Amino acid sequence: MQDNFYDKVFEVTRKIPVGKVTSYGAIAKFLGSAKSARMVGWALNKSSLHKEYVPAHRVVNRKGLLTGKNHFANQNTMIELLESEGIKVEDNKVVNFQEVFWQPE
DNA sequence: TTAGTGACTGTAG
DNA sequence: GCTACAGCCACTA
Repeated sequence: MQDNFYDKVFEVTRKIPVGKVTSYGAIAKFLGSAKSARMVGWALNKSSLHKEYVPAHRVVNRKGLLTGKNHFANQNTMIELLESEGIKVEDNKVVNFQEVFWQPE
């Protein structure tokens, strides 16, 4: 297990400001595009096993769709967390996605 | 080892 | 705008 990749994904995810979201591809690209966006999603899937809390709900696909909500214990939790942070969610997707989009730097 | 799968994305029609 | 296909790499059985 190479925690290096996962650790980076978790680190970037934790750096996402409140009220902002990002995409799997953005993270993958930030890590050097050495890995595919699917690996980012896979890493986040393992985020529950991570020792520290990872706001995986702030990571969505490029369309702003909450594709990962199905992997949460309660699918409604992801929406509530986003809305509590000021992100509008409608029909399992982020409203004004481009405005709240945040890219790692 | 090989094959199947996945929280994705870009390109083509 | 949407649908379909291919590429992507790590993990599990």
